[in-house]
Amino acid sequence: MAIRNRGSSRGRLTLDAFVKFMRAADSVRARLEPHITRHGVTTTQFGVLEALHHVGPMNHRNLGSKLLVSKGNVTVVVDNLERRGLVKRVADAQDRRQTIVHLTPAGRRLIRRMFPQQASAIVKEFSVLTVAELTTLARLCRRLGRQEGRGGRGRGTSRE
Amino acid sequence: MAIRNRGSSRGRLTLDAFVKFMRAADSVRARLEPHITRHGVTTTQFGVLEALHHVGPMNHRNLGSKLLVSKGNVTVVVDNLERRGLVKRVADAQDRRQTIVHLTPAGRRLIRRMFPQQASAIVKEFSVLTVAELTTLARLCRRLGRQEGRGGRGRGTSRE
DNA sequence: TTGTGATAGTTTGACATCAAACGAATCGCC
DNA sequence: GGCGATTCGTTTGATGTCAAACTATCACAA
Repeated sequence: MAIRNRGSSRGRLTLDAFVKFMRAADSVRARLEPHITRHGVTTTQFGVLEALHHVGPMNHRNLGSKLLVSKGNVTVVVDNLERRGLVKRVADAQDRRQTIVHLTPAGRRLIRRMFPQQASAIVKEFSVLTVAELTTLARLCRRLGRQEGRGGRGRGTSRE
Repeated sequence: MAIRNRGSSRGRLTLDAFVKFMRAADSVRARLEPHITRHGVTTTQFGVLEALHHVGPMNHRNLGSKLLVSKGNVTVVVDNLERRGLVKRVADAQDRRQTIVHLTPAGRRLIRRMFPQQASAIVKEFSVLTVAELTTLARLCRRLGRQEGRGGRGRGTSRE
């Protein structure tokens, strides 16, 4: 409670904005999730499929930095996708430390079907904001996210 | 890519805002996390301690709705906190289905020490925004979060 | 050539998380 | 009072998540 009052108005406004910000993010994520899971894949798995679809085959390291997750995590998620037959691992002949992850035909079909649905769900989710508000939100979030100094965007959260 | 262009400008703005919004939330969360974990508790455990500190002893159900997590999850988190001696379960004599979770003295000491630090870390995190911007952000997030229609705030994401 | 250091991926152990199934207790209503 | 419906918490099984330890491979230098 000492802190509650410290910084007076600014402090109170900040904590209020923080709570609403985090709640909104969780809330939007939660409402979007069913659009993904009803296809039988998790949100993270969808992220992998989408990255492979839009960027092309890549190794675990790149996948991890796209999704901002650790490499150990990538192993697990790719395992699960491979077991479902949606991606396949291909050993790299040049550098045998590397494994390149590819979409299978089934994986490609799935992501092609899912992506448009997900995009339109997002548009619908944000339809409560005007164009001006969308722009403002993006600008403020960019500032909040970039924040160098500690754990900026660059290193992707020290995931590694 | 079909979708990329659909809805033209509005669609592009929306997807851009969406990505920045989600990234910013993840980023802020990730930068705040070390302030919590260095005390030897996880973010969720901190949430439980904070709720118990500010609201008082409560049962699993209320804890779950405060934190927006499922009741099965509450069981696990309270288990871990109890094992660390930070909370204790007390059987409710009136309604023997219920278990009331209380802070132990150690738990109370810990949350009293952590909370101010966390609050000031949040203030620092948001110091890149002006007061007017904080207010705007809070307003937009409230609209985004409230979103009735599907999975509003009321049910806490169907966690149950 | 060898060996030292960096890099890629996997494994391990701990925690979080959900949905669904389950057992115990309570409530509603006749 | 008694029985079906509901509520509470736990358990189970699957997934995600991290950090740290480990294995294999590569790069480069002495």
